[in-house]
Amino acid sequence: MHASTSINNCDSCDGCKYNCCLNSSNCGASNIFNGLTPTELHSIMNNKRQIKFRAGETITKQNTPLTHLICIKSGMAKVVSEGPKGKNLIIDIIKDNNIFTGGGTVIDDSHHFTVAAITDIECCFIETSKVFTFLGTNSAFAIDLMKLYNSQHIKMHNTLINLIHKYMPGRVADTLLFLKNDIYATNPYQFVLSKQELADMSGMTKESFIRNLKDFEDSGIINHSRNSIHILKEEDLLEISRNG
Amino acid sequence: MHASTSINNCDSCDGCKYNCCLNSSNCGASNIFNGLTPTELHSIMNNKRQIKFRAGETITKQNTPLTHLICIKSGMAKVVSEGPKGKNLIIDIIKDNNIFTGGGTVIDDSHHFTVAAITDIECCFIETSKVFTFLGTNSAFAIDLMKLYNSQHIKMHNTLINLIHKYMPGRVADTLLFLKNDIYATNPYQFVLSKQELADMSGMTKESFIRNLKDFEDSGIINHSRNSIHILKEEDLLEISRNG
DNA sequence: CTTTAAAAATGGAATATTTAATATTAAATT
DNA sequence: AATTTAATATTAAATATTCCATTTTTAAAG
Repeated sequence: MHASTSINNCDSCDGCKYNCCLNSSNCGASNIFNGLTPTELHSIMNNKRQIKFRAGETITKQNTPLTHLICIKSGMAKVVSEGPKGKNLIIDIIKDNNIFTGGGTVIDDSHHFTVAAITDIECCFIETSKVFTFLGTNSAFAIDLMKLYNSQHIKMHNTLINLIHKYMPGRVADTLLFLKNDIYATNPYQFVLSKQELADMSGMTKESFIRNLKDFEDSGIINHSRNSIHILKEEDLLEISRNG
Repeated sequence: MHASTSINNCDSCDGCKYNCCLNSSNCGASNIFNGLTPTELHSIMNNKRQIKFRAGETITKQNTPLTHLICIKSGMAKVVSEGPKGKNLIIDIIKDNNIFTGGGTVIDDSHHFTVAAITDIECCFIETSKVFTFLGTNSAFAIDLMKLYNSQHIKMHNTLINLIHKYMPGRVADTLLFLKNDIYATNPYQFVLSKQELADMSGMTKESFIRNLKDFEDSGIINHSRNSIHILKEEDLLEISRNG
């Protein structure tokens, strides 16, 4: 990672030392603070708040005013769309070194999702108004921010499209592959999410999720225990994902 | 509309005369070309291509390279997500004075949707590379473009979320209300879309859509004929939309 | 080591939605 | 007006998914 060398942060002030924001690279986009001048960077870093959450706590609540970007230093959180009748849909999982913008930042200043801690979380809150200050004067920064927004939206958009187009087996396959490829990067992997949460990621009830998991197990495609999954036939799982 | 007076277009060159782009206001965001200098504006206006499509023609195809923004001067088009097994989902309807960005403009340069003409269409194609030229030097323009992206993404995002969270009656109600409020702005309204297309907007088969329409008719909530719909009890329809 | 509570797993009934087959209507053509 | 075609409408059966009740397992607490 050359992020820490290419960014003009110092080691002397608190803001820069708590440097989760500076190590973040989101969805392939480069760190959005790269394009800031040292003065601008310090202005943001010294203004941010460092906050810890316990597993289970709500970090931001859907439909509340959006005033801060969230940068996760450690831990894992879920991005949830709360439906009208208490039905929750997990649209994304965010981890350390991830800046989350919350949805309608530049449009309606409102959180379109609830973000909740899955594990204990260390994160910092960065004022959006502070960030926007530099948009007008620093176009490199504006472009980077635009890319961050765009990549987050596209990622969630693809998730939603898959949920709509596919039947249950395809959606379960997607969830299992997402955890393996994007979250844990190992196989087998141990997960900290409940089966209810895996079901919420797959857009179905926990009973349906468990049944599909059992079917995969019976077909020899996976092994699974309470909190671990081993993908045995990845090609088959990919095929199920493709066929919906 | 004061858009035409506040923008530095001239009446002498072809580009400016074909001024669909200059009259566009997208999702409440102001016209993105407002912030351009006269020189920048002419550079874009003289470079764009004016193209006509017949009803039914494909304007842009999903997964092809994204090289142009599309600005619609007249007519109506559907924004379609093509599913793996030929299942189409209409995510948005775009009309005259609308600039459509196609999805992953600044990230992967790829069309995430197919756009197809519902009626005959007059539109212009604006090179994205040309547009991006001014991002680095004109931050007001960059901010406006960011707002345009953001508003389009949020709009489609909300559509997808509703499709996922609601049962069929709620989805049909949403489609009927969307057409009344956002597309035709009258009640009753005559529509040019086929029942298949209305079903594709509602995320269900045409048979299911028609059955739900009939149920609404039987309950006295609407009247409908082949190509017109009259919403009789809007409160009831809103209630159905809310309850999913 | 037992008790308790929460999460996970199971199975069947109820509901939602699609599929397929057919009938009807409206528009277009001869 | 008769013929053809495509869109629309209808119905019953098949499938997908949820809901509800129950059992089993696991983790936590006494």
